Amino acid sequence: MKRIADSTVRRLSMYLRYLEDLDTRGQQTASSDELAHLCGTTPAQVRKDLSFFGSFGKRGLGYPVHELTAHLREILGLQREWKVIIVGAGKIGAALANYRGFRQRGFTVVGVYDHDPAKVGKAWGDATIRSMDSLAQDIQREEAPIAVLAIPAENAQAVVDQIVAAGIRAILNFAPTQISVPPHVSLKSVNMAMELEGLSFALTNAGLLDQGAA
Amino acid sequence: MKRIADSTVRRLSMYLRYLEDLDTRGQQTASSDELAHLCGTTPAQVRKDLSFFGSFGKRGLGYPVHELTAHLREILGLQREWKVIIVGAGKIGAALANYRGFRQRGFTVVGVYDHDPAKVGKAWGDATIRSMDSLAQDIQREEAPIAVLAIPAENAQAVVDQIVAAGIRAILNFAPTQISVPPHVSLKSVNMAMELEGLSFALTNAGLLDQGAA
DNA sequence: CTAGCTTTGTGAAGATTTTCACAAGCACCA
DNA sequence: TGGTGCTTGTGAAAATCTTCACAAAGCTAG
Repeated sequence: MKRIADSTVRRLSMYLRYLEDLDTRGQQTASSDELAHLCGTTPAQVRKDLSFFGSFGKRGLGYPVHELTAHLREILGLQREWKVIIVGAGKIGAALANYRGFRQRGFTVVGVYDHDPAKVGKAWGDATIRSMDSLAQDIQREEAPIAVLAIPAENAQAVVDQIVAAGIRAILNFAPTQISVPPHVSLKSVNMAMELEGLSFALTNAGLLDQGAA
Repeated sequence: MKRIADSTVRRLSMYLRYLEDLDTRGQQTASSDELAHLCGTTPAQVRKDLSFFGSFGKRGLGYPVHELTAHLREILGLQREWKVIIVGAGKIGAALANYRGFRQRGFTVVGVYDHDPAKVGKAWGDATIRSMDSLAQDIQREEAPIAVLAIPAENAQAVVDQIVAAGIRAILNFAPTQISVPPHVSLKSVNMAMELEGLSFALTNAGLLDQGAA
């Protein structure tokens, strides 16, 4: 099987979101053109993306919304529940622990962990904050495959090494630093400062042609 | 001037982060090889990225750390202060308002806004939560060019239209929905559920070759 | 001053991703 | 049953991004 590009997976995820909307509203079929318009891409792109995984559409008609939704869920591995642990009970950790979008998609937070003894034991939504000491065994006991890292950059790599050793298989990293993992562990990083810097660049370089800011 | 790829800008941002570290530690020069290693890319990529903007290095020696740091700051438009407003005083808004990384990089939060009358007036870090009604005039008075959107998907496009009309020039969107802006406004979206789904996909498709999870 | 070692800057090659364009397939209608 | 209109699926072309490979340039030592 050919390798699937990261950008493709991202778009599949977006298609799924909008297909679910259409499905809820009872729409039977959707054309690549309609999906493309909703998702801000092109019809050809939609068709190419989907065609990696099979022929889901009917020519002349479009794609069956409900059926394609199910197919995409399966492709993305969302037909099951994923157990997730959150490491770091700061503001970002709080936002993530409460995020409805996760649960809606089948991601269940089974534990929140923090270094700080003052926070350990406090209830937080459904979960109670636990000590980092129990992190490794909890990963193994719960068989949680995914960890979300919401801790400062300094400790990040050390914590990663720890949870990788405990058997974690995927990490979503919010710490603003490069971290490295063995090849069998998947890693995605989100860096908010970096995103803002991208905007700063865009503003600065449009500004040269446009009107210089004060 | 040739168009700069988004991925290039992202890497520049990363180079800057690590160069600052090196600079703090007093290191004089850094080779493309060293930078690449720190940032998880290749030496050729580093050189190519930098060469878009000029010749900053010395052959046989590498790049002068302090000088290149300054160049990158200028390229990214970080030599000035950027005023930022945050729309949405939920958990995500809270995390962003408190995020040190923003201020460190020259992004100053000049206002936090929320729809909910119960929240309006409360102090939040340095800022006080204000009503959405004052949003438009505040953008104009403060000349804040950047908005961070941390609100539910439903209202997102409406709020965007509002702040675009008020003269915002860049938006960092955390609402899990596609939004559209006129061409003179820059837009970046961060979607945490989508990132997790990317991990789910990776796990699912590695799992077929590896050992299926329970 | 020259030889030797190192590292940049960059055209060209290679790889990947997106767009184009059109034949093939399906539904509907008369 | 055959014609018409629409939309998919997909090779091929175009565009974009990354890697390669090497000449040019600087530094050090003798």
